[in-house]
Amino acid sequence: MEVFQTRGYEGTSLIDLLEGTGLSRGSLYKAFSDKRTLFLAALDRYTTENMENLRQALTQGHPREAIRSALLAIAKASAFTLGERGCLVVGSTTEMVSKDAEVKKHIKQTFSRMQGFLREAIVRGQAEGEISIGHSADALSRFLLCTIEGMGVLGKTGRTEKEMSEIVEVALQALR
Amino acid sequence: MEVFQTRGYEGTSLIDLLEGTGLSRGSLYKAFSDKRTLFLAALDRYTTENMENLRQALTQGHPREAIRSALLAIAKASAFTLGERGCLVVGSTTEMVSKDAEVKKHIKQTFSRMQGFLREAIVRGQAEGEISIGHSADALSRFLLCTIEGMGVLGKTGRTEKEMSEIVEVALQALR
DNA sequence: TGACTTAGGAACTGATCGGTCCATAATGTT
DNA sequence: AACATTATGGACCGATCAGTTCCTAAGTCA
Repeated sequence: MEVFQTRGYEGTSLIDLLEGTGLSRGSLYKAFSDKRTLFLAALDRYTTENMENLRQALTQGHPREAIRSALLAIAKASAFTLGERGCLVVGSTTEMVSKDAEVKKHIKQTFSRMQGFLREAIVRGQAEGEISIGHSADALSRFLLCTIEGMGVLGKTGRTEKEMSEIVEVALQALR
Repeated sequence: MEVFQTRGYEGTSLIDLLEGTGLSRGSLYKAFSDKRTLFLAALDRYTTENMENLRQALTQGHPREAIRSALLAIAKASAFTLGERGCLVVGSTTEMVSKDAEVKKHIKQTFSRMQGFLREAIVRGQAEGEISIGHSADALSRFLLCTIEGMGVLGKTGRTEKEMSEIVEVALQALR
């Protein structure tokens, strides 16, 4: 998973994968039928883990604060962990969506689910009067998704956690 | 340029490049010393063209409206032109920044310049009272840059122009 | 027209790609 | 201890990779 994050799909050779896993060719090919299958498994694990984090953060406490803390967690991750490594979803989107129908489907589903979680929190926030009803929950959640993916790109160029957090604070202003 | 946009750097083979240019190996290698040099030239042309567009849009009319129209133009492009093709800067960022120091430098410079243009417009807007001074021009411009790059990612999954435009409208709320 | 220069194209290079095979080593199981 | 099963790693495969060579065709200029 981490190797694909840093090097991309095409940029990752079998040898990179062997070094990354510590396995030899034979062992790796007994576990996964081919490179693409391994990538799909990595992508699946990545999205599952991260979406669960997002879901949990978004369902704890008041909607507005929940969104803030969820986005701040991603901001932090984008600045450091992902920084050099990069978000696997962003990478897969730019590199593979136009070539691999299955990856495209997976990514679209991931985005749709993420937006769904965000939308739920926004709907609650709008009901409680915490969040503006000037735009639909759909538009606001799509905007937040855009901010998240944008941070994934920007983070790769070595931003500090403070810089990334400020982006979140500005974005939250749009929900007022 | 377009071939690299759609297929990424590693994903583009010489043959793809020959088909894209209509040249044969000999001719292509007489024009560019190697694949990477050609890529660098494509990246340079791409950023030059797009930055000039951005700069012009941002210096026409009132700051707030200038920002709106600049972002709407990018939203439109992200939905269609770039849609299947993808933004070359976003692609290069995710794929090459961690591998190629020169590309990294180029991308950082591009981001820095783009943010500079945005910041100028924001500073003017803040002076005229059109744009909030609740956040620094630096933070606001970084946020807008994040929105732009986010649209580049989201656009690849086939969004309509309307969806992308809404993102811009929400983002503009953050400047209020 | 003839000398010179540039562009084009096909055959070829070594290296590396993803993927297979198989003998052997390690591990259970009884 | 004997046997069955699985994990391992290295040799190997054809295909494709980026890049080179070189001969020919097309211009260019006098």
